[in-house]
Amino acid sequence: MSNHEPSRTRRRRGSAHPTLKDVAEAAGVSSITASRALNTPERVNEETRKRVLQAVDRVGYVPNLIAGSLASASSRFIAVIVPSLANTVFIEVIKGLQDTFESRGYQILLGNTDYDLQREQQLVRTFLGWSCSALVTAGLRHSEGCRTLLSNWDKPIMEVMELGKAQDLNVGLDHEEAGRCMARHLLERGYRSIVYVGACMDRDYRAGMRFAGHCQVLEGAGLEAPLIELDQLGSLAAGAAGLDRVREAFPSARAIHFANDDLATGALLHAQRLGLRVPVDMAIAGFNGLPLGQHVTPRLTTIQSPRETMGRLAAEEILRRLDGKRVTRRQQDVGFQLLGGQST
Amino acid sequence: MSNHEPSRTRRRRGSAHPTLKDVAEAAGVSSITASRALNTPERVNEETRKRVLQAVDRVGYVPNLIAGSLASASSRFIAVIVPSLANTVFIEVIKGLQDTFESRGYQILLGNTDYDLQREQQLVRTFLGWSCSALVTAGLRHSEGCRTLLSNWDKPIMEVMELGKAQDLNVGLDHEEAGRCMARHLLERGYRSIVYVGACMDRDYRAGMRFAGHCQVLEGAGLEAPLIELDQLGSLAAGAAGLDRVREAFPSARAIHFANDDLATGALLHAQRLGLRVPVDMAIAGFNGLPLGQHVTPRLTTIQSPRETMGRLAAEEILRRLDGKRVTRRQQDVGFQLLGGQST
DNA sequence: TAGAACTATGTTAGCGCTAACATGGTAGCG
DNA sequence: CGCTACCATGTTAGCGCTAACATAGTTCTA
Repeated sequence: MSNHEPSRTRRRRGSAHPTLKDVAEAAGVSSITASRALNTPERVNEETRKRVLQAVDRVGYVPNLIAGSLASASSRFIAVIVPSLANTVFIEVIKGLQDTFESRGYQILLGNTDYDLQREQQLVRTFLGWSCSALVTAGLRHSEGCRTLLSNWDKPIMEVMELGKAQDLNVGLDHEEAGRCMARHLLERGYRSIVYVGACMDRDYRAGMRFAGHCQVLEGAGLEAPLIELDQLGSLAAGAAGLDRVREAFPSARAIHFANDDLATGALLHAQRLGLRVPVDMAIAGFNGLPLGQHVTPRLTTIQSPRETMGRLAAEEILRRLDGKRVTRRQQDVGFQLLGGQST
Repeated sequence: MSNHEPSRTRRRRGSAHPTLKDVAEAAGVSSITASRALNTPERVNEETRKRVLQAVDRVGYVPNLIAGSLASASSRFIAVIVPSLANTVFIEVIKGLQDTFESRGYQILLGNTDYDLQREQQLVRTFLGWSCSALVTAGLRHSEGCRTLLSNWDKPIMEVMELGKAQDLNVGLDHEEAGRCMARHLLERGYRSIVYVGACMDRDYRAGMRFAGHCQVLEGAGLEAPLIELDQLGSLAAGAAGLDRVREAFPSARAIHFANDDLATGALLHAQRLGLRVPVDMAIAGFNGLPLGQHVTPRLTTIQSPRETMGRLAAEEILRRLDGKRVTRRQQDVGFQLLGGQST
């Protein structure tokens, strides 16, 4: 009764749920009017609109967004691809994106590459298949195939985190400069025997960029720039291990420049357990400006990166494009800030 | 040439991209065969399948998943609704879900309620509109309207985090019992003057459940169970403030049971800055078992909750249902574990 | 007051894909 | 050898919605 008559003999997966047609019948209008009442209310008489909205409630209509997307060839999905969910940094960027997009009625499709470019390419394919309105991806490094897929795509593409030669839009910061900045700070504080501790820099290549900046400055000062590379991306435990390895490999080291705050804080807490005085016996510096590092004693010297802001700015720039406005800035440098703590 | 003839006079949003029909023509088969070659390869002759796959590459076909979902009335989307992205706890649950679902070809649709039940209801509506294959939501508390929407829905519904009277499936732990467990531990260690520090327990009602358990034990022992409630959910800074407030309001307090590890660790680090000895002058306990608390000195006494496991188990149970298997367990208790540290 | 301009609603034709049914060919069986 | 069974492929008819065009009524303009 409440359901459509099956067409003669052929059965069809009838989805039981009320459709726009049911709403239209209940309101005594055509389905296109019901559609307009919901999507472009200003194009419908107020009286009619009210009748339609009542009908929606009465029949318990939930719009089929898939059908709508197919018909209109656009989905209000924003694809977001990050290399990891285990890293607070990406979570905060996602948060900035999500807050901005969700309030404008866009839905985020989250993809996690686990630092695998092939996986990224596969995700991009899938997301293109969902007719996303835009795509945000962390970083500028992609596989060949991924690049091809993206360059044949006609919607906004936003690459966040670092700055460089982007496909389309780009919001990020200069990691090499950040590395230089911290290295300069350490030199200014009088340290000469400085070790960089990275972690999986083939995957976390932004840490590699910071290391490159670090090296430039140290070499410019005529100093060695020794490196210890850990096999865990960023954790307190790995940081503790890093401190041990530095002390073993470079007994004369007086300062450690860590690739991120997790490592640095882990080392700092470990130093306390060992009875090492920070920074007297060993100076420790990080990168990211996580709350964690700002609550330990001594407070961690680090570089604050505006992650949530980065997500927000990226989202706003995309929204401008989606609203048909001309691009204001294809590339935006969100900058960073040295947080001088007591650990150096 | 590469495009469809527009139908007489009527123009149509022609999406430029190659469609399955183009692939089929290039491979010299009908489009349903091309569809089968991609989706149910075992139902197509190997030779034909190869021709189709070559054609896919040749024309640069990207499947339109929206059209596919509409036709098949199912989308391989899993809706996941959490109250916050700022809280590591939910991120880890999401990670467990994502790892399990992504490997099976499902895409997560992430929604963030900001602890607002109306917002949750709106998200549920939207997600139902996307014909999700299943819905996962954090917690058992929902608005009336949300409950109605869910009960009229015919796909798996999974409620995670706490245990109780669920709509459908339920994976979580007993927060009241966790609260009792920690309270008992504190009593066993000899503490008698114990303050609970919560934060926004109207929103983080699971912390309220733990507080309830805490109260039961203390009252059972004939003790008072004073409460300090903070207005920030969980941060190191709020924990530090919490310690100050306890010392001011309850100078005789000898132990603090914090609602979570962020607060507890913040208090612990703050205690060190103040020169308070933990646990001699003040014992501190938390909840969650975050790595953070396990790397400070003294190591934090807390309760380990298996968050990623919770996500994984939830996903696996849903997948069983989606694979048509009979429900094994509608409700699963993932349990928890007291991590005795040196802070009590 | 004719006709342009605008408003409110309706009709038609798909969006790109797949479920359901149909068809022809090849084994398999007693 | 006529039968069923199965395999590989094709034809048809939508899934539920909205863009494009159409139509009738109303207001504005010169």
